[in-house]
Amino acid sequence: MNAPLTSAVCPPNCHNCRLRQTGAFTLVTPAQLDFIEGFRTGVTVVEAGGTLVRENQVNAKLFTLYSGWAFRYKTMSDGRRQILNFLLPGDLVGLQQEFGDVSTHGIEALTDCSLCVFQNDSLWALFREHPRLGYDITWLASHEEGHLDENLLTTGRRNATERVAMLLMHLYRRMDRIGLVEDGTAEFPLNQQHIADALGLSLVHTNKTLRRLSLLGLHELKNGRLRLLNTRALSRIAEYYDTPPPLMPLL
Amino acid sequence: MNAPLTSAVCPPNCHNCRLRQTGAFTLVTPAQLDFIEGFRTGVTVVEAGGTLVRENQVNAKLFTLYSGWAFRYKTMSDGRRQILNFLLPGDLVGLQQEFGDVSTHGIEALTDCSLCVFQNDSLWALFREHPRLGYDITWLASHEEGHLDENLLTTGRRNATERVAMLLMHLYRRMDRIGLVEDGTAEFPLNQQHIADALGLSLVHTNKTLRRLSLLGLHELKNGRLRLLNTRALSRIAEYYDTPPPLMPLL
DNA sequence: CGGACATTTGACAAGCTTCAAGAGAAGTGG
DNA sequence: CCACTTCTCTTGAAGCTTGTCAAATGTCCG
Repeated sequence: MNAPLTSAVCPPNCHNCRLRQTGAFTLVTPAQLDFIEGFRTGVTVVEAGGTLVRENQVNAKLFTLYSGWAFRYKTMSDGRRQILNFLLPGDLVGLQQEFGDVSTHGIEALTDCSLCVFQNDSLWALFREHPRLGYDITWLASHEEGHLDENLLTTGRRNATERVAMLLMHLYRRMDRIGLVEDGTAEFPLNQQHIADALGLSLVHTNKTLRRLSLLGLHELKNGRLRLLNTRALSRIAEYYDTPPPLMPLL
Repeated sequence: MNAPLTSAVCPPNCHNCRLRQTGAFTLVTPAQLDFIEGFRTGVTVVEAGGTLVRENQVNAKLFTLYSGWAFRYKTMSDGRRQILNFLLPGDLVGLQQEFGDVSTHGIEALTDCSLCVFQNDSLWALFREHPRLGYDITWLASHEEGHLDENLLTTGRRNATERVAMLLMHLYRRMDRIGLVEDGTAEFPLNQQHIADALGLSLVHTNKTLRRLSLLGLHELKNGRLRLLNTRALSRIAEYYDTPPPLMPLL
């Protein structure tokens, strides 16, 4: 019940959507908003630790994360897990399944989540009737691909210190962008195992690396909230200079 | 001049497109084909080693790779390079730039390439006038995201042997899918440095790992062509069971 | 033949993983 | 209210995978 927005449940009609009121998203016409509201079949709540999509699930839905954190992941048979990316409020999820690619990734709630679930099998109708929204969806897919590119550079070429610095910067900036930073701190519901699995590191080494950065005074992680104490140093270490994107589309 | 298709230059009109005749791509209506042809501004040829898109380039074009191989990559200031994915004939390239995200990845030709270049700034018109094509583009973006997910699992959690096995399987299958496998071999223009950079390994370790798999009789790499000698073993090692996708859209 | 470049090998160093175990925090039930 | 459990964080030590350095061999091409 900390962050006002994060713990909120999606309102019944999109005209009252609190996400849109943050000013972080592109404007839509009333007609588009009506369509979106009709396209939405309902609201679902998943509690922390719950499963939004199972690995190999066939009939997964398309939805937008309204509040809370989740993450996409893949696992191997011996239990190794790779977190592919983190999902924050406003993120559209489930495109891959929608196109018939059997979902080979799972999605798990990191905190209590509220979702706007959309109709199955009518994505094509959306493109046909509201090309603008189709365009926006493509924007989102393309933008997420940019995040994956960055993550790939991280796991492929950055060392442990650079990886951790990168992750802290990345998540903080994303939270900031959608107005979820308060008093210089952002909610940070990941535990060290999540961080390790996102960065391709072991739990122990992740701990030691986090510790080192913290002792160097670069960040502070306390009470489930993250504060960046030396943004310059962090971005230099990570070599991560993200151009803060303009307004994002929101479905 | 080996593979008949790979070295071919894109014909002046899309109705004679040899890619479409492979049967690997979804059918389009004559009207759509006309639009595509009008949307295309020209054909460009880039020779092996040349640059299709520079890192940080602002005005990069949208295009489809008609023939040849290329790869997307990112580099760090000290020269570390991560190859994000490989581009094969039929792949659409440049969506990220199109949406204003400054391109933070470069694209380089691995072999001589022939490209169909599309109009700048008219992607929105495409979505508006031919929603079906917009839908297809989103399919492509989503599909590519699936590849990136798999690569992320590779660099994050697979060991060297698994990584190499994964890459060989992945590229062979993609070539097979678009009809570029002949006599059980596929063109394979990567050198070991490319493989290393794609897998997040060092050159030396990549060499030793490749050597081991080859001595085990799992594959053969000769004259720039790849033959898989034990597909079962390779996919078991990599734990990579790709569901061969249906027809792909082609722009 | 000479030069540039890719591949191959060995030896050594290092970063990261694994193993093991203790400390702290938070929730549960008597 | 306190023992007990469980989970997360923390730390040390040892081992292994992978990276780095160096050099030889092979290959292609002018």
